[in-house]
Amino acid sequence: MPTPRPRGPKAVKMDPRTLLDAALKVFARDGLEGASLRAIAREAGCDPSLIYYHFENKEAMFSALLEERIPPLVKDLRRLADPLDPRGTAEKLWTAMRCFHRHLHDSAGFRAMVRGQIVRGAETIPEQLARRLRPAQFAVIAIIRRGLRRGELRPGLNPYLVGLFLIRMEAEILDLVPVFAERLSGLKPTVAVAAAECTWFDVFWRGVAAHPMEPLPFLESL
Amino acid sequence: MPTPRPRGPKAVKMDPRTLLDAALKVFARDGLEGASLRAIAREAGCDPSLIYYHFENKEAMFSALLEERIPPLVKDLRRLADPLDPRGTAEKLWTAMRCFHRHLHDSAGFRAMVRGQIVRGAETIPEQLARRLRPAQFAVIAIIRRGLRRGELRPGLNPYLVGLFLIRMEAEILDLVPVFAERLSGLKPTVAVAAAECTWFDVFWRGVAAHPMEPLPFLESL
DNA sequence: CCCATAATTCAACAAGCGTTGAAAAAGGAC
DNA sequence: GTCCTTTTTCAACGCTTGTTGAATTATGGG
Repeated sequence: MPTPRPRGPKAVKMDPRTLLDAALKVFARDGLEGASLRAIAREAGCDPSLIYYHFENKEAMFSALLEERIPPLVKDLRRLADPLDPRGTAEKLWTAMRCFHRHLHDSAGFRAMVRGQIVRGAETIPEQLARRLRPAQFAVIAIIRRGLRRGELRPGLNPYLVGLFLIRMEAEILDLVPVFAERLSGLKPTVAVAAAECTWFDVFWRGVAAHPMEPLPFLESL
Repeated sequence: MPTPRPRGPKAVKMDPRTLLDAALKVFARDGLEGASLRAIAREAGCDPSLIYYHFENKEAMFSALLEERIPPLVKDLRRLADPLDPRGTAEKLWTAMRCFHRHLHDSAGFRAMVRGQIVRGAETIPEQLARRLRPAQFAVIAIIRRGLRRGELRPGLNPYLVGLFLIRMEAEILDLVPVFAERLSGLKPTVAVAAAECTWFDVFWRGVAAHPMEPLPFLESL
């Protein structure tokens, strides 16, 4: 019984970015498995087939989403990894973690993609994502290598694994802590996430630093 | 063109456990999203509808799978958390981590469930799983609390978060390290996972221990 | 030997998905 | 005013999924 909607151009044309925004909203609300083209179209207030006017197919749409969201993250991390940036390794790694927070916290669906979850109609997205995220991974590893050279990190640590620990735990915190926060501690999700990140970085840094007892002045405000 | 198979009972009747084993095999090979009833039936060499003779529906089948796999894990962890077990906190936490390894390493699909991934026809499974895994979580937390009381862990640490760090990173290692192992290090997956676990526990323990420099004799064989 | 029951397959259903081709309407060009 | 292009919706297709009811056959009891 859906009353038919008039065809033809609307007063305000549909911008592809509006569709991407709708997709992100559905991602955040219903996760990756809820992000069907019909759901995205409903969120954007249009017909599913309109998506095919603006994008080649679902995969291309998701690709455009990656194109929109990943380069800023990579840019931030590259700047951080620049050897000319004089900050210490602890502060750089903390900032790298917060970078991931900034770029991933608003979309569980995005994190599910990062995790490699497969979606019908967008099967090659996990591979694409891994490829495009590699520069981000390399930037983190570069920071860690520099920390090893400068003697700020314990010798013998595998930079790849250290980077994996730092970043994947950040993603886990963003996924899990908001769910349990209110039940366990009565804290607001954002506060609980911030507290968990501080605890995690504290544990992480003591675990990898060559001199873990030296104070971390950049963390004092917390 | 599929030549019809004879109906009626076979020489060897189908055991529900055989179906569960087939489901686990599909989980390990194709992950959670590949585990359709048709795929499981194909693996077990029977018709999908036979599953409905032995289980009420897909959800009940997955439930039975949890019933089969979770209690042994919980039992192991409860024994470990028993205050009468005199081992130190470091060894207990290492053993707890290895418990999760033992019970989860063979099934990426199972880990995806633990992660809360949703599956059509088994929508309530993540909630069930979380509920049934809670005793495991509590056991780990109990170990950590004891460690805090005995002064083996740094005071002020949140036991819930510390447990989360230890266990979720183990799951991440099982998910990610095998994929990258051969490309990055040329190591066999099992060896790479073992090495990553050692590195992780080393970092973790230095991060949470009150006296991280004391040697860990139980780790010396590695 | 007959019959009830247990175990199995088959064919079909409805729902959801990504996708496509055609129809409709608005806006600008001439 | 007419026509062409752009933007939009609609209806349908083919596929996969969980699920069901009927048909079929082997087995064991009386």
